[in-house]
Amino acid sequence: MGLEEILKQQVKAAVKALYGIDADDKQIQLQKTRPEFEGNITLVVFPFVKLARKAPAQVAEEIGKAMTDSAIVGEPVIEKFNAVQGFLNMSIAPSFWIEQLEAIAANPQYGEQPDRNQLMMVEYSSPNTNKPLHLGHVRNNLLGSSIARIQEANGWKVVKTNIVNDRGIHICKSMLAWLKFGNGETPESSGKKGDHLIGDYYVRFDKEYRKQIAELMAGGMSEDDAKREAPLMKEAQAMLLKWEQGDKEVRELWAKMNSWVYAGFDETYKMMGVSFDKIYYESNTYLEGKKEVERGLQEGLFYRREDGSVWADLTGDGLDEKLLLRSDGTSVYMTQDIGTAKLRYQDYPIDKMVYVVGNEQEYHFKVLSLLLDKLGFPFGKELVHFSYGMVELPNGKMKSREGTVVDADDLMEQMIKDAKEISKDKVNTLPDITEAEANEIARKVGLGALKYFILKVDPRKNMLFNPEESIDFNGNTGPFIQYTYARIQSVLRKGRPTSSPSLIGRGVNSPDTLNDKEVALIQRLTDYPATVKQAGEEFSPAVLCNYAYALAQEFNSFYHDYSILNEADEQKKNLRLLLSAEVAKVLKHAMALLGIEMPARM
RNA sequence: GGUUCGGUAGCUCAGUUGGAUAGAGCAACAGCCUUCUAAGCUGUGGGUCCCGGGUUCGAAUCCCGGCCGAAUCACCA
Repeated sequence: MGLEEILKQQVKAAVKALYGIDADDKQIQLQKTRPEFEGNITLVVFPFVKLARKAPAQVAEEIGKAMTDSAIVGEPVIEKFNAVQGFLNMSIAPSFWIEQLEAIAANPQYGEQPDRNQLMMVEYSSPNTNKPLHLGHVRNNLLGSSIARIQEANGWKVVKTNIVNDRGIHICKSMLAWLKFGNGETPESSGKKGDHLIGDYYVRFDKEYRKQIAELMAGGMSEDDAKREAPLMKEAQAMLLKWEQGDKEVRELWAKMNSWVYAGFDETYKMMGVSFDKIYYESNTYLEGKKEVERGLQEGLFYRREDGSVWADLTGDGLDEKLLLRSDGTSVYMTQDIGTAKLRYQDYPIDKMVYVVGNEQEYHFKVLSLLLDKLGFPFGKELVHFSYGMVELPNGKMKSREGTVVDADDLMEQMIKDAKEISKDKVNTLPDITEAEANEIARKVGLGALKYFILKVDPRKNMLFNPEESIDFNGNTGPFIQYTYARIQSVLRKGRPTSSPSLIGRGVNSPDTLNDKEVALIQRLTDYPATVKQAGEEFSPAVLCNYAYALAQEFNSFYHDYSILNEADEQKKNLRLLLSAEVAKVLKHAMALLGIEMPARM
């Protein structure tokens, strides 16, 4: 049983004995004692003050006394206490802390919840195949894969899925521009990564398209009309129609260009360290979606306008009317998402479906949820849109078409380069290091810095990235935590406990056995399972970042103040070695949930 | 305009179901490597928690009203 549960029970017994109060869990507020006071855990006694009809300080004093009285609480876990106003600061007995540490050491899966035998599908990444991945996608991928790992640690079976947006008007734009301006360029001929090559033509399309709009407007046309009437746009739309009709040439071109993009994406995913269990392609799911829309039309759920387009009227649900099929019969984003959802539930016994998609699409998912529900799918109402915030640049949002993006490949490469550069400046550069190992460390550290930088901010909030300022390697960063880990590994290479963990605590239970920093570390370690749980419930990798940072910081402080290997007292030395090893274990586990690798040296 | 989300130190961000004098990092300044890795440790300065009301023993946190910012309301995805 964890410390909190034990304390809660004892508090219950205490207030029952003192005041006849049957306290519920909500009234028992335990928090970490602030450093300026003595103690480890603090009980807020205000909730009992009214019922006890006494002054807060007196109530705190009385509860404190009861908590140390074995006649009331059974075996007390607190050895002393002090009362400050309405706060009861309690000190836990060292023997209890040592038992906790031993229990942690004995559990290789420490922090993980038991299997709950339920399946969660997590959709993330979901790229368009008309451009390379940028920083916005990086946030999506890192959040998605981290959340998948976190939910696994919380006992879910997780299927990671990716719905590749491989068809649609945006792809046609790249294809068209390539046909018109490409001169047969291929990844081989140009040496460009496939996704980058295609992205260049997407940008090119937009450039030429704007030119045409400007010309038409100069000729006296309104902007809206010009956008519609521009020949390039008409050609792209015609191409999409041909694609849906299965035109051989268009399909072949499409397949070829997509294959270039996939090769490029695979490299990026690999470098980023993300993967999927099942990939869906919209080119395979949109027909299913169309079928469902047709069915809805027949059942009178949707309606057709004079021009042939199909709509859902959601005004009764407080939303607008939503297009489901264009007048030319081609499908839209929503159509495909309906089909994809249906197929997924056919393929897997999904208990919970989570879409990791930016908050700019909140409306879309509200509509999707409603539409699925109207179509009679029981999972419509259940879907979870994990809506995360945008990555903004100092001058606003990233726009692929306008070329104001931070490219994912470039960014990762730069981070690794920076990590390499920084390591060269270090005083303690590892003397016997090979070039290969140095590169491997730089990769872990560079990517660790990037991932932590992104994951440490609350996923729901927009975040700012300034390309002018390089991402830090000092302070509250991934490398800080990696460094702490590497230090511990270095110590452990030089010394191991000379007795088994279960024996370490024996006979060292005198009050001075544990110093403040050791207690703080053990206490922090005992928080870990609750932290993993919280990260899962809140879908927040940031919770784990904060935890890992606090743990690493406390370890560094301990490391600075106390010697481990040179400690003369064998018992204490063993205890510190064990404590260090457990800190390293938990740091590694937490960072693994974030997708951050730990170097054994750095 | 409707809806949703946000506003905390110069900058980037934490801040549990309301709890003690609001915290980190970066940047600035001052210290600490003959001792287990200085990507570290210690200290100093830095705040109208957007504004105004309300709820109560207690509000950055909850409620109401403003102000500011973002997203969205497409035959884009």
